[in-house]
Amino acid sequence: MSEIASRYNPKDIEEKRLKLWDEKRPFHATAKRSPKGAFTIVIPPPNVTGVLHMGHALNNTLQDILTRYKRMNGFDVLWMPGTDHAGIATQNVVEKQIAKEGLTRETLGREKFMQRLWEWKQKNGDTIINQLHKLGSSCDWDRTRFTMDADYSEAVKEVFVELYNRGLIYQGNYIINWCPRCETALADEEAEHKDSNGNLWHIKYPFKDDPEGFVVVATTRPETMLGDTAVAVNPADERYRHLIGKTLVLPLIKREIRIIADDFVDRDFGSGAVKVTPAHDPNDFAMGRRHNLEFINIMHPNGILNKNAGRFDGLDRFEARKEIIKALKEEGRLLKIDSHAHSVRRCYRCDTIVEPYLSKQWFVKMKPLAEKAHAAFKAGKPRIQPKRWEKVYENWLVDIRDWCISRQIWWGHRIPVWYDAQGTPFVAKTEAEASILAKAKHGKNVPLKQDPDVLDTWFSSWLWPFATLGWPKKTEDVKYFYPTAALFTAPEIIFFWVARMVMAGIEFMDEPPFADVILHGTVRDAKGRKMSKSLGNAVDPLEIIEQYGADALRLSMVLNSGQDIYISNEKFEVGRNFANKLWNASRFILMNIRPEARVADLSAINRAGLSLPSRWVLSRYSQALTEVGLAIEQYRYSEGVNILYEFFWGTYCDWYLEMMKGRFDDINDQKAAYVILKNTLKMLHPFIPFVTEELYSEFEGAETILTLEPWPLHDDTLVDTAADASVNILIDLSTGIRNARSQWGIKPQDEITCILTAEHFDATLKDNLDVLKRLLKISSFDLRQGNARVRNAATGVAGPVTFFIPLGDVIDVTKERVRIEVEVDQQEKAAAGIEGRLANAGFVNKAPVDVIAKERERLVELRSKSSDLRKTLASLV
RNA sequence: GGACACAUAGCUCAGUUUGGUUAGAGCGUUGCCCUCACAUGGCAGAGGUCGAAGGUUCAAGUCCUUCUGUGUCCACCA
Repeated sequence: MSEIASRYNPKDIEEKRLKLWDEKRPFHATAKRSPKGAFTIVIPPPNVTGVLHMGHALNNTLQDILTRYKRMNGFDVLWMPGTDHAGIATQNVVEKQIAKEGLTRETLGREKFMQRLWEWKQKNGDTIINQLHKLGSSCDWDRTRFTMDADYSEAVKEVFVELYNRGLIYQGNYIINWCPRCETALADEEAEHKDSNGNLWHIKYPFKDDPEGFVVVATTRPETMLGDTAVAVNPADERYRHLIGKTLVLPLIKREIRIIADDFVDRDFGSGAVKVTPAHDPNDFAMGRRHNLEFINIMHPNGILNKNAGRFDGLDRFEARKEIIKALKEEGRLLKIDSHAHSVRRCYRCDTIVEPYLSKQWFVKMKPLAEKAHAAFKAGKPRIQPKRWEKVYENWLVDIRDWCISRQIWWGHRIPVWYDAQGTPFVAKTEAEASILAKAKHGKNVPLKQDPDVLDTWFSSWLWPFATLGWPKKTEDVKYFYPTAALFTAPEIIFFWVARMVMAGIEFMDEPPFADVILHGTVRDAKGRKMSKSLGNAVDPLEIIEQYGADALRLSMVLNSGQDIYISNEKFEVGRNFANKLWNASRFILMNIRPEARVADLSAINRAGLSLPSRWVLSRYSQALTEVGLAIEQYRYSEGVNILYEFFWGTYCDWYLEMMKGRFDDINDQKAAYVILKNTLKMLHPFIPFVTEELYSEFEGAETILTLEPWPLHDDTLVDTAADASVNILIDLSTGIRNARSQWGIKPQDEITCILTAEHFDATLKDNLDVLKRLLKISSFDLRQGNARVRNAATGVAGPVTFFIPLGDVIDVTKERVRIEVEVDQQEKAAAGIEGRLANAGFVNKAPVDVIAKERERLVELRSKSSDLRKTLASLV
């Protein structure tokens, strides 16, 4: 009797396993100093506002496969979980929430707003963690970290102060990307380029001394003209050279501006003359500095024009654009409008068009950091998969620009800088320390005020691999678990996060934080579109878990992972069906073997007593074991799961178990069938942890934590090429005969006599024809010279099995026939071909001429055999 | 504008590194089977000029060139 429920029910199993894992905490990592050592990975911390989506599901499944595998291989595995405070994103969520109460963060005030944020975090912050947990992720949940934990903040401050002291952080007035909706600065990476169809407006700027004359400038943002302080031309441009130094009158504003010469100007674009707005464009800003121009800011931080905009004061920037065009038209200053496709930067959080804005911000000097990261990269750290991203990564390191790290929001790490009344900054981890610095400067205590801004979220995330371990404290964990082994993430954040983590790791830990970076694809819908709420095409992983189980979700996901992953609901049936098959095969085994066959491992089997199918399946098993281990080590999970799928379903169930049915009485065969299935559960465990552990526990007769069990041992002596070859023949035979049966309409209950070619059967095969008989329900074999035939004993109808070509030379006949025909036409080429093929087989330096001659003889002989065979087959039809 | 990747069956992808039998799998589809582990199953079939055109080679899905299409990343031409 089976001890396993007759039906596979993922929900019950998964709930049960999760509860068990919560009780026993098998994923908790300590510095046990196992002989294999530590194996660490850190989770890419999801935003605390996050809700589990397919991207998370994939990302965490991949990590879980590796950590479970490594645990089974004896490592002290630490998989560090946690969440990111996600500055702007979280603040947006809570701002929306208080907006419902008619409040804004300004009316609420900083302190109360922060309180609301923390309340929100307290209430909702665990959502995504719980969902990852449900997926089966074997994280060390006891260590769950948050990027705004008190000790994590210590790490952030330490890094800021230290980088400042090393001269790598500075404050300055620059053009930065500004989001007028979020009202904060953004890093370059946070301002995404998106194509848009705009216009190129050509505007006439008149000369001061010749109001009828004019210079035409072209612009895509006419509203910025209010802040123009020059017009620039290329010094080599014949059209304008004589005008350099002349004065123009800015339309609408009537400010006098000069024509300057600058190499930056492209003569071929637009009119060849550029309006220069140093406070609202990064290029113009640089020109403004070169030529000592005035910087006129025409905009409030929220995108409304200010008093510098004259009569356009109070208009929104895009409203102003319309008004200005209208005014220019009225004044006859608008020469023409060309449509112009270009890309516009948008806020990565709210998609608002970013405004280049002049403001005082804090920056990290990236060049020195990037150079070290680049050197490490050249030395092979980290390796990036797929390889094509390595170049992208490298280019970014080379062309790096400074990183704007201050944000004008409230949710985040407050910048550890205090100012005196004169605005002199004092950088220190605490106000007390800053006071000491201030006292040293002023000779007395002075009142200080902390910088109101917070740090970019990524300024804390980039410390994740070591700050989560307790750094800057010199903890045991930091020493033992750093550096981590691999980082699994999406390519989108290679610059935001991956590259910066490498820099921080090198700078503060003297070592890159991970050896490998694995960039996985984007999860898309069945049509290849990105999943998004607005499209309504998102597949919810939690629903999939509910419907098919987490195992099914994981298996289907990994099975489908190519470059990008195309997902639809039905694809999860594959995973569910596989788990179900595993369930039923296990039931079958437990039903069919005696208790004493339930041995611990393969060493308990007397191999001499094994039947051919068992020898064969052991051989296949050992191959699968080798290949799967390699695939996991090399992060080729899709292949790994394919190997196991094929081995378990195709080899073990479809062939082995079918062959063994009815002759399953030998204790050694039973042991083999049992242990192989048990070890297959182990090999599958990293991919589908729930059902494998449940079944394994049934096999063992006791609850077993499978990730703590040892990975099956390699055993090369299991490889059995003779058994392999023989069973291949059996499979060929049975396929052919089944086919014949179906073609000839022979019912399974009909008696069949099978006449087979005997000459190629080796002794092993002859001894095992009973397997075939049983498998095919064939009553007898007639072994004689000739060809295979299937006869319906009931009707007397007989038919040739023309598709049946058993093995060896006869198979070659059909192949080589083609070759020989070539030979007749082009003897020279054919000879070269044979030579080439022999060389391939390792005959290169061994008197090829003789071998070729021999080979030719063989081919000729095979050809005659081939035609004989064809004749015989033809006569039968 | 720059860089990279991809193109194989109706769909999603292996196979290309190192050229070598008859190009594979899953899903879908067609036919036959509820055979006592499993119909979430079994067996069999149909379906591919490997994006196009050249080239190298005895031999090209695999190497080279060009083209076409798709996708991704980067980017301060106003």
